[in-house]
Amino acid sequence: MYTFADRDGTSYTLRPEGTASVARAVVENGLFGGTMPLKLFYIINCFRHERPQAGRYREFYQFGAELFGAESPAADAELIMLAHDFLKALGIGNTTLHINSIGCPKCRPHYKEELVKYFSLKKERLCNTCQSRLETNPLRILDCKSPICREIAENAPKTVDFLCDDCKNHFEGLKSRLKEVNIGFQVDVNIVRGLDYYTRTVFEFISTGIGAQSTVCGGGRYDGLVHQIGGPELSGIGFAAGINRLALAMETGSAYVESDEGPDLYIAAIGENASIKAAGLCAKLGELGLVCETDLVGRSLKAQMKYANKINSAFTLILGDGEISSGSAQLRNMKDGQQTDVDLSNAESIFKTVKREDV
RNA sequence: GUGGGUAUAGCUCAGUUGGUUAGAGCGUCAGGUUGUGGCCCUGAAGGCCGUGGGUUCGAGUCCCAUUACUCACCCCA
Repeated sequence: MYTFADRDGTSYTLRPEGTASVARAVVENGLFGGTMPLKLFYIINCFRHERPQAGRYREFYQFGAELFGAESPAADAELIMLAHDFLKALGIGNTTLHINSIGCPKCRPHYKEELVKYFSLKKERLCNTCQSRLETNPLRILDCKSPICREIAENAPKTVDFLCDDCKNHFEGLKSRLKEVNIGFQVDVNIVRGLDYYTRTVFEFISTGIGAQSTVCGGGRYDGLVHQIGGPELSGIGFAAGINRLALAMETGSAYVESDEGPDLYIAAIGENASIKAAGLCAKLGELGLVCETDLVGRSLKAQMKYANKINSAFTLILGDGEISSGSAQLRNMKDGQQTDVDLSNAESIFKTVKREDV
């Protein structure tokens, strides 16, 4: 985490994620006393003092949703559906949903024991980092990237085999609801998530092609958290998605389309008089709702036409001394090159002509 | 925190075993006759070669340091 002292020597820490803050807000503002379930969302910036790499910045933005006061697997299913629909709406394809259950304080300690027992027997073959993980965070060995560790982990005891009856039923309830709404998933016993406060359901949407940081959205149930930070017993489940990483996934997929929209009208003005008139006409048409531009750098007509083409203007109006005295000018459709006469004193009709033909 | 890679024009990049005024493509700007874009042609502008040391007659090129960027490890909330 980013921790530093200010001028008074007071220690500050920048938030690394959102869930704990939301839980704190629920406790501090007594939201647990209201109607349940409680559904919240947030969009925040967060900071982590890790070395940046693809899909990971030291400052990043996170979107998240939390649901409090519902223990039923129906809540887990609803939240996963929300995340699923959210990704779909953004056009992010190529994601797979991985789910797992890591049990509760009743059954997890037993599992952890068995896991440490298993890995300790093969300690010699584990990579260096995993040997130390055996002490600090044995669950993490399960998603080590080293091929040897991965091979060893394949036969490791699985969380789902150690679930108590309540947890087992809960997990089954979630799976049948996901099937009911046709959301594809795979049970991935290696999804563990990092924090101790997680209970039962954990899940990740994983995307391919965006680098090593491939989890595009992740979350889980944290039934003990609110109580742990001083609130009442209140169950909770949520997910969060890094907005920068979502953008990355949108770019590598085909979801991201750059807009090449130009203004509705460019007024090519020849000479000082015309330039003044053009500015006035621009303002008038702008008030009517037309996106309108004119020359600001004193270019020749030809150069102005080139410019109008480059900025992808839908129409160009050619304005010189002759047009000003006659009161009418040529309006050119840049798509097909067709030109029509328009009445300069009637901004309304210019507006209509541009709008009608600009379909 | 650890390791690798990169740094040259606005952008993407060339630049030989160290050798004279550092290049290309794209972009920008201006022209290609008198008031009309896209294609094409011509020309111009634009570089402390990331920064600071060192080696050398001579450094974009070699060495050291430093900074930034980047990828991976780590971590993953």
